[in-house]
Amino acid sequence: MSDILAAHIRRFVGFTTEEAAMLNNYASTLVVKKKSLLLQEGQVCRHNYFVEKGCLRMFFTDEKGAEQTNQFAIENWWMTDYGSYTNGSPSQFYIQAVEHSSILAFSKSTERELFTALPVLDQYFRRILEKSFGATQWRIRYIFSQSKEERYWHFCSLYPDFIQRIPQYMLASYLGLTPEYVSEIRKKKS
Amino acid sequence: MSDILAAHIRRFVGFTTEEAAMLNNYASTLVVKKKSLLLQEGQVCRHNYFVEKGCLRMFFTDEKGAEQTNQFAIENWWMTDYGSYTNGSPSQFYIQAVEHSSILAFSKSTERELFTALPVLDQYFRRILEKSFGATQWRIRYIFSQSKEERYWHFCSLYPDFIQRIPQYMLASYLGLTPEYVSEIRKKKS
DNA sequence: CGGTCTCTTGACGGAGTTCAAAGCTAGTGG
DNA sequence: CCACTAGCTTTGAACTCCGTCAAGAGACCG
Repeated sequence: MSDILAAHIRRFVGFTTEEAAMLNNYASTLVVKKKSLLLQEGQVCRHNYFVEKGCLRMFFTDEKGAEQTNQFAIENWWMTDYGSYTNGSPSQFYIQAVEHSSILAFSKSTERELFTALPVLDQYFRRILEKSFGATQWRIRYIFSQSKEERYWHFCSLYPDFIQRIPQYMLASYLGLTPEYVSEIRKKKS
Repeated sequence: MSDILAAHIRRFVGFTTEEAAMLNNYASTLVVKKKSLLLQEGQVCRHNYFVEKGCLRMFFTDEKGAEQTNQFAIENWWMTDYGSYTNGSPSQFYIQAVEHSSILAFSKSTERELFTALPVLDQYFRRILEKSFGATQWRIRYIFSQSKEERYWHFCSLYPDFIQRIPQYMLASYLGLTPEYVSEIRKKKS
């Protein structure tokens, strides 16, 4: 296992080489290819995933069977269905690799032991979650204050590199608009 | 100061009476009346607020000057603008009392000291934030899978007591619809 | 190359907004 | 305790953004 995660942790808290070595014992590396599923609707989400390389997305299917993307996670992001993970209840979401990816999986079953062994992780995750939650506050702000067209162009300007990595229809569902309307928007501009 | 917060902490982690006493040293109790502002747009958010009694909301004003409610916090919820709080950047949000409320304020300036003195709080906040983040995942799910009418009735069925406590127009802006449309929906049903 | 995803186009319809004005309610001061 | 006023809610008509549907054009992968 590489030191990508340890490096990320050190951006938030002090973390020694010994601690990093201990952390390794709790992680499984998953090399997954495009489109493979790490979690399916109905399963209990028993892992917290860290993206070393590649990209994951979380999505669900609405009553018409259409896939709605909820979140993306690229390098150095964590992803799990917290509702299912913490309560042990069946998940209503899917987690899928958008690209060929390298993922670290931490199991819920050893979580207690892990945090006891490395209490500094409590602080690390507190910080990470604060950041994620802050990002979500902004996301909701944008959803409610921008038209769908504005939302699209705004996202493109914020993440010009990322939009190259994902198909149009996935971005559309993440932003809450239809692929057809994205086409129309793009045509208008040119 | 009452023991409302200590009781809440004990729902997630072990917490002694001595620890609770120590925690008290870091909290200021604010008794605020309806409509008073704890944070204004442009200010840096320097506090994390815990609602002992009453209700807070976070909102922003869109380019047309309309208020958009982002979040509510009732008894036993925390509220802050995490983006501003953690980065020290000016906030784009307001935090306002919806009702006459009793609030505990924890200052950013003593945060480091507080978490050093009571490391168990790292774990407590990690849990709280996991829960909040999970709730937000669900909120986004609902925003993208329900029509505005469904969203309204669904919220009413989930929080029948809460909707009694807030004016219609605040709920409307929280759900992303206009007060006029809420009227129309309600008329349709009866 | 062949087949399956993905993206584009255009016509149509409807959910939900906007605007303006009237009706209602609750809080405040006298 | 009442009356006044500011703020909240309702109504209705006009309008528009954006989804839906269906069909065709590319693009990518085996």
